[in-house]
Amino acid sequence: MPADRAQYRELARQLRSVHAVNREIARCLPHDCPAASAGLLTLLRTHGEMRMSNLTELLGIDMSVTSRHVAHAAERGWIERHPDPYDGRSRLLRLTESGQEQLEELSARASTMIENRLADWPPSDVATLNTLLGRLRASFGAAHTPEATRSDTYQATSDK
Amino acid sequence: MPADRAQYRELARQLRSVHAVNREIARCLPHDCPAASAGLLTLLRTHGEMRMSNLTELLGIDMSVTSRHVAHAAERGWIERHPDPYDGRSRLLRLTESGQEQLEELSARASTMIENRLADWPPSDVATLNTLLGRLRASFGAAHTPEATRSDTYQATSDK
DNA sequence: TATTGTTATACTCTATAACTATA
DNA sequence: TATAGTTATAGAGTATAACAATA
Repeated sequence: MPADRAQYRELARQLRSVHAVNREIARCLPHDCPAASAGLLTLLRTHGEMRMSNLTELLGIDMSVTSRHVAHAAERGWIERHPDPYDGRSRLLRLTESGQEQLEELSARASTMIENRLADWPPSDVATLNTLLGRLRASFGAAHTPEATRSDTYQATSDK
Repeated sequence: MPADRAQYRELARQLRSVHAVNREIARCLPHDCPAASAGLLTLLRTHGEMRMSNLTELLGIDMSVTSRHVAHAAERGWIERHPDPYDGRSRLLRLTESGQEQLEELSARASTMIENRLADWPPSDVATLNTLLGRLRASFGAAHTPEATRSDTYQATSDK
């Protein structure tokens, strides 16, 4: 049985408020490194070398946007783009050493800030929040059934 | 004692990914009602009539931005701005009946969509996520002043 | 003088569509 | 023809600074 309608409304509100938290975190980043770059570098470190299309999927944005962010990071020497030997249309992205250092710096700043704000949280709560947010992302990322959730065509049928 | 550094880094990543979820939810909203309007209307329903400055604080954004969003909503008849009898500089904001209907529609769309995606979640997990996100916002919210307010805000909204 | 709110300007993030170059 | 990626353009969301009106 799914949860109450009221719980979902509350969740929608809570998720919106995360936006403000993210802005707060982004404020402690270096000036030439916007939040989008940080996300990009993080994914490249976690998953290793990958193609534009792959990164686009992980970021959950349009490839045109990925292209801009990647260009920004490449101009600053944080990542390298080199041709895919198996597909001349593709470009493989890889973190440079400078990019790894940059990421280290970003990560340190962000986690220090979060640590300050969440100093009185029990570690188990932080862990739980991480787990649930990961599951949330999975629940949203996977189900790309366009018709069911598109504007104007919403219904309560949750069949799969 | 606080949590691991690695947990905070993970949290930063998870919070960023909420951005994609919010975009997905926003996509099912009516065309003339951006996400910012939805947040604004929700707060006005929950907290009732309030001033610009008050709303600004709750939204966690600059008042200039609030001013724009409020103007957008006022032009569409969702909220009314009338003078504060106690302070000629202030304006009091109130949901109109049309605004309440609009909010009802938005809320139904968003929660239906979330329900579809989270159909296989146990209700207790949804509740836990709501609680932790509420606490997160509280821990970040008013803490522009360093140590003083942190423990206060932590307890203030941990229950509902 | 200080505060409430508005407006002007600029920057970030995003999507759509048109384009290129390979496949 | 179809796909990978880029670029042009437009639209939300935000912040800073200059401003008006009131306290």
